[in-house]
Amino acid sequence: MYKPEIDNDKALRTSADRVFEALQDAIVRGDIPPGSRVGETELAERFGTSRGPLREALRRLEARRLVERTPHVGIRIASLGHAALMEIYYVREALEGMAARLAALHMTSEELAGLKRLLATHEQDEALKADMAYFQREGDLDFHYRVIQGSHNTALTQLLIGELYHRIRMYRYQISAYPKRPQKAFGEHQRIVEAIEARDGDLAEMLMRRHISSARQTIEKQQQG
Amino acid sequence: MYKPEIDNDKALRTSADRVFEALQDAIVRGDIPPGSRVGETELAERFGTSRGPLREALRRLEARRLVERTPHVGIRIASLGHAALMEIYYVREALEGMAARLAALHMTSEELAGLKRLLATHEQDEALKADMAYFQREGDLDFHYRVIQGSHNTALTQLLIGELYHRIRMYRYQISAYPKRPQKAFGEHQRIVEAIEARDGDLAEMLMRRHISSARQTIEKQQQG
DNA sequence: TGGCGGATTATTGTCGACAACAAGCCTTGA
DNA sequence: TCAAGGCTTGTTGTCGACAATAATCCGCCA
Repeated sequence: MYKPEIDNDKALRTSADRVFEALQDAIVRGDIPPGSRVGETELAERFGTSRGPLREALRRLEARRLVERTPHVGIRIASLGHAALMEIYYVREALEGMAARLAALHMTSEELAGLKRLLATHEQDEALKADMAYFQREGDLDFHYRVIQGSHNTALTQLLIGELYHRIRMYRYQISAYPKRPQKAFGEHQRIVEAIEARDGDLAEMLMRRHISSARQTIEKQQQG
Repeated sequence: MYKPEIDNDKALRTSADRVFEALQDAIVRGDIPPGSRVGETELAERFGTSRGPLREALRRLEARRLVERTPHVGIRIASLGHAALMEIYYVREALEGMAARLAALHMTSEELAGLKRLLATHEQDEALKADMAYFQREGDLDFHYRVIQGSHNTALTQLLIGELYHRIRMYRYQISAYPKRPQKAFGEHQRIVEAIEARDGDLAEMLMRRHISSARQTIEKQQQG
């Protein structure tokens, strides 16, 4: 059974917002089995609220493709298959390539310094071979988050972080055999930062696209083999 | 005052779905002034339903960035400024470039034939100089819709058609001086189709990106000048 | 006269109850 | 024995009412 984890952040005032975040987290972390059908009353009781706010949260999760709904029947937790993940990787390649290009143009020196510090941290982690899972799971996402935000394009950022990355993280939780290639990825990250520092938008986009494309090919190879 | 236009489609069963579509249409068409604040009770009465389904529809519109909500205060219709439109055009350039690349790989011969028929229709319209506004407004969107769907990537299609294009259409309704460049756009469309027909993904992506980029520059020039 | 504070009011947030629909089960007939 | 039909049951969809919050307005004081 999964824990609701509400009330942990009072900044979100309305109950619908709390349920939205808690439910999204539960879905992404896999606490609720993907593809399972859940009742509204059950969920409402579990999260300590009424069906009204819960339904509002469900509508938002539906828009993010984390739950699927059929009228008069109910909702089921989305399950991200292999084909759907491949589709998302093509979208990532396009969007994050553009993000890297814009980051090379618009990233501030402070943001760039922070990005280089992050890479240095990763280098130490890699040297120590300590907690490699963390590096690959969240550290990799940290790097991409920073490049995306460095684009200073809110539409792009919202689309990537607000829409796509939840599903990617859900897949990472689902598949324990998610491919990890820290050494190669670290080198690619470094070259991308170098291109951004050189303010070379063309190169930054090309390197980011190759980086994501090779990640996709690694997953594809592992799934087929 | 604007007309609700509900009950026009009985296929959508629930009231929340009907209100969602009707309200989205009213916002996109500008029937509700952008940036204006509207009350829930007022909207519920106008669309002939209760506040419950209306709030669910508002949550979905909030996820699509068509309304902005602040807790305990209310909602306001989104207004798409010049900077936000420019941001969207960079996202379009990235996503539709990828769509053109994938369309060159995956488009069926039937879809390609339909796309060529659409271009032939546009050529006639242009030759006759008949209803140029329609060509530029909806015909141009038709062309892009078909290329996007030709990618056979549902994640990409959902993001572009389900999220971004509503806002672009809203801007086209807002700004009467929206730039129109039918002759040049038509030629670019033709070259893109040729690249897709030749199954040249690299070329198709490059041409689509240049097509959207030059459209963005045209808007930018007109706005600044 | 201007600013601050409290009360008012209108709006949003939440809840429980009722209605409507769909799925499953049972019965009945061939 | 199987299929078709209706009924039952459990769920979702909808509504109205109440509570809570924030903005506004008025009065008071410096």
